[in-house]
Formats: sequence, structure tokens, C-alpha cells
Amino acid sequence: MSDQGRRPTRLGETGLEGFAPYLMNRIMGRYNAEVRAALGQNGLSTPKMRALAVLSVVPAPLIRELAVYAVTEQSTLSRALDQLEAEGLVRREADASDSRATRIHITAAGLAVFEGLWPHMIDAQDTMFRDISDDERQAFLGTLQKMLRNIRKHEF
Amino acid sequence: MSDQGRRPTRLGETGLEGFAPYLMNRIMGRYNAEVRAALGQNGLSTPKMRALAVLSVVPAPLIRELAVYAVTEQSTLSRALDQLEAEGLVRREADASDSRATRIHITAAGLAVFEGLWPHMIDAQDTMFRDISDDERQAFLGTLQKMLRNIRKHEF
DNA sequence: CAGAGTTATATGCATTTGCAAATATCTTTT
DNA sequence: AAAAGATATTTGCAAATGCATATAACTCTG
Repeated sequence: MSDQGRRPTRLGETGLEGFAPYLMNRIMGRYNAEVRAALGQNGLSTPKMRALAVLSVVPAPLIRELAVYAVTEQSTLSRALDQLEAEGLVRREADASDSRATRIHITAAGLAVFEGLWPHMIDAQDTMFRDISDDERQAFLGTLQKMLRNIRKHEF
Repeated sequence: MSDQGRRPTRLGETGLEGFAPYLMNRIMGRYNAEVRAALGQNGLSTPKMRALAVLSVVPAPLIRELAVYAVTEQSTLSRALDQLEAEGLVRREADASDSRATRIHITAAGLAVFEGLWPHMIDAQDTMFRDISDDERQAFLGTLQKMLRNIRKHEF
């Protein structure tokens, strides 16, 4: 049993630091800022970086899929892709069976840019987890995965 | 020991779902969207809501402090406060000992608005944690608190 | 198979954002 | 105690954002 019969907590009772979404926003705020600092040089923005990151792992998604994976509004992503394409980092390619749809392919150059970025993301992550044991970290990750399943509205 | 001697993971090895910052961004994306949906009515924006949330718990912070707590750029916050003040939800008050500084006070009306919002935040949180045990949830929160200490650049 | 509804992407436009600079006030140094 | 440097906040402005809509193509229903 979890919450049964408990009255809703007031924010004041636990304080900000007892409210998980607050902590997560706060932590991600710093993580994203950290990564963004590494982006500036390459002329990348957060949406562009996120698109590249997903594309380095997910092959040829539709734009709407990419938008979900990359946690980016579709219209924002559309424009980010314009730029990435102009820079030769991705390629738009018409879907074979649905001519409304476009699949996005990352280019070798795009992959190279992402690989230059990845170490910064790892660093930022390692900073977050500094002095947290592998076991605790693993458990944390497990909970995150359950949470994603809970909130997810798509099959991916 | 944690990572000693392990070579840096490539994103492809674990996939997106093995990378904690990705999961956290994805989850918070949904949580924030959920909350934002509840805001629309009241003419609130995310920064305005965050300011109110913090102010409901932290008494009379400086603007720069509020910006950190609320995970909002200072210039964005400055303008959010303009609006909140115009709507009578907060009050700017000159700091007693430093006349550059301004302290923000939430008004009764501001508090009332926040209390109307809070249930939605609780709901969104409960959705995230659906079917996660109290113990696991507690452990998760503990890890988040450690992480905040790791990445924090201020004393709060 | 025509028409109604749906889905994929792009775009127009008003608003919001964030950076950098401006302003005002401290604080430290010499 | 004046100058140089820091700090708190606001604001100008170009760029990014998100909503609603446009366009095009698909799917289903009768």
C-alpha cells in the first residue's frame, strides 16, 4: 500500500527538498546548463543537440517520433532540423510508404559532432552522481525507468 | 569504488533509457507539461508558477535567490515578477540593509492562487510514482537530495 | 469511392527567452 | 576617501518558442 488514507501533503511540510519534481527540475536545470555551455561553440542549441543525441541511437525516426524522444515541441524540432540539415549534420528523407512522413538520418558529420559532445554529457552526469554508489545509482535508474513507463503516452 | 577503470560508456551501449539525465529530462518534460496545462486558466506561466511555489515556502528571498530556487533565469524572473506584482500576487520590497536588493513577498492572493495549483502538482507527482513503493520512493528522494548537493553552486 | 476524419510536417505570428549591457549601489584596495 | 571592482536588478534587442493554422497525404465509413 502506498498513500492510502494520507491527506495530501502541503509543500510547506516537506519543503522544496522533499518534493521530487522540484529536485528533478533543479538538478536538470544545472545539468542542461552544463551541457549548453559545451554547445555554444559548435553553434548548437539544446533542441539541436537533443536531436543529434537521439539520432545517434535511434535509426531514421519520423519527425514526430524524434520530437518525443528529444523532448522537444514538434515545431521547434522542425526548425532545428532545418538548421541541422543546412549544416549537413542530418538528412531528411521521404518515408517509403507514407509520403506525408519524413525520416531523419544522421550524417557522419552529425555523428562526429555528437561524439565531441558526449564526453561533456558524461562529465555532467558523473558530477551529479559523484559519491553515489553503483548500487544506489542502479536503483535510482531503475526507478526512473518505472517512472517513464508511468508517464509515457507513446509506445516508446 | 564506483567508476574506476571503466572506459566511458557510449550512448549506444545503454541506449537512451540507460542514461539518467535523459530519463529525467523526459520525465520532467511530461510533468511540466502536465502542470502547465493547469496554469493556462489563471494566466500563469511556468516561471510565475515556480516563483509562487518557492515563495509559498521561502520567506522574502532576494530576487537572485528566488531565481536559483525557481530554476529561472534572473531576467526572466524579473519580468515574471512584474506581472505577478501587477496582478497583486507578490510584492517587491526594498531590502533593509542593501538598497540595491529587493525582497519578494507573496501576498494572500498569491498564496491562494498557489494553493489552487498545488493539487495539480501533487497529482502529476502521484502519476509519476504510481505503483512505486514508499520505500523505493523514499530511496529515490534520498538520491535526488544527494545529487542536488553535488551539483549545487550556491549555499541553498 | 466520395467525403469526413485523422495524421505528418511546416509556418505565420505574437509572445517569451536569454544574453549582454545599463544602472545603481555596495565593497575593497591603495 | 577616491578609484576599481563586485553585486543586485532591470532592460534592449535579436533570436527562439509555442500555439494555432495551413497543407498535404492517409484511413476509414457508409
